[in-house]
Amino acid sequence: MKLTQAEWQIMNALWEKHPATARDIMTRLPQGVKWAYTTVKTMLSRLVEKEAVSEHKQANTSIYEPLVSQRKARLSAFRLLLDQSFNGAMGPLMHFLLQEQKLNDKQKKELIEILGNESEKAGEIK
Amino acid sequence: MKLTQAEWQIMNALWEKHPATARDIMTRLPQGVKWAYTTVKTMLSRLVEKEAVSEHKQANTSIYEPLVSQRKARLSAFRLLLDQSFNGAMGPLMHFLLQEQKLNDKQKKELIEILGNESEKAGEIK
DNA sequence: TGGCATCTTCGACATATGTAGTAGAATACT
DNA sequence: AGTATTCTACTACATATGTCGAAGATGCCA
Repeated sequence: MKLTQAEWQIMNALWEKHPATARDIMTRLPQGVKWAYTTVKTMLSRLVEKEAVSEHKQANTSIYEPLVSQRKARLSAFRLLLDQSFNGAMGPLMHFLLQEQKLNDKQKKELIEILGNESEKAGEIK
Repeated sequence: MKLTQAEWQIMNALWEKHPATARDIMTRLPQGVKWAYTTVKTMLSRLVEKEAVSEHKQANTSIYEPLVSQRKARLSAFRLLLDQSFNGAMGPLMHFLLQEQKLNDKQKKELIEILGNESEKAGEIK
């Protein structure tokens, strides 16, 4: 389930609060994103077609709900980035993150802690 | 500098070895990606237009080189993913990674080590 | 009940992306 | 030199994406 950038905007708004109407969603778009009502509707229709969102009518008005969880969506976006930009492996990404100082000290310490607790369970480098 | 998926394929091959001719690049594409020679050329032209790649002739044959570093490209791809799918913050991503067990034991330990060293250098570790 | 406010459904359109085929110029092989 | 190979420069085209506008159906308030 690959979402386009515009679709992510819609989904983000929908995950934030749902069920929701097209208008609800429109008002929850990031400030800066100023789409016409019909643009939102178009995106929603496409998402319904893709079965990423469900739609049901409540007296002439459509009520939408996510069918794809944010987790699933994030997983596929993440995997895509990994494959396309980091040789499909976590190693290069980790390296990159540290090199680029994407983590501040607090985050690093936090991460170390979480990692420490988790490191007994084996993971998967998919 | 946003690259499309197809463009990433080309760039990956180019970063791997450059300068390179279109044919060099073609042979370095991942097995599975079977593009016609002209497709590779088209992608290269577009990348040259975007100034992501430079081109110069050596007796009727074009020699290409990356103008955008892999690091820069990764940075913008990463930032895009973060903004679009993780509320633009590292926190949610870190959480996601741990939750999804994207790291195996070895990687976690490795990460802890690197983090440890980095943190000390930053003079922040408890 | 007459309208205005809202929705919905369709269609439209420009640009972006993925993928190639053609034809003619340059180069290389025999 | 003649021919086969390889390049380049263009053009083409289908699908994907981003953004609406128009017109008609419905709902709500004075």
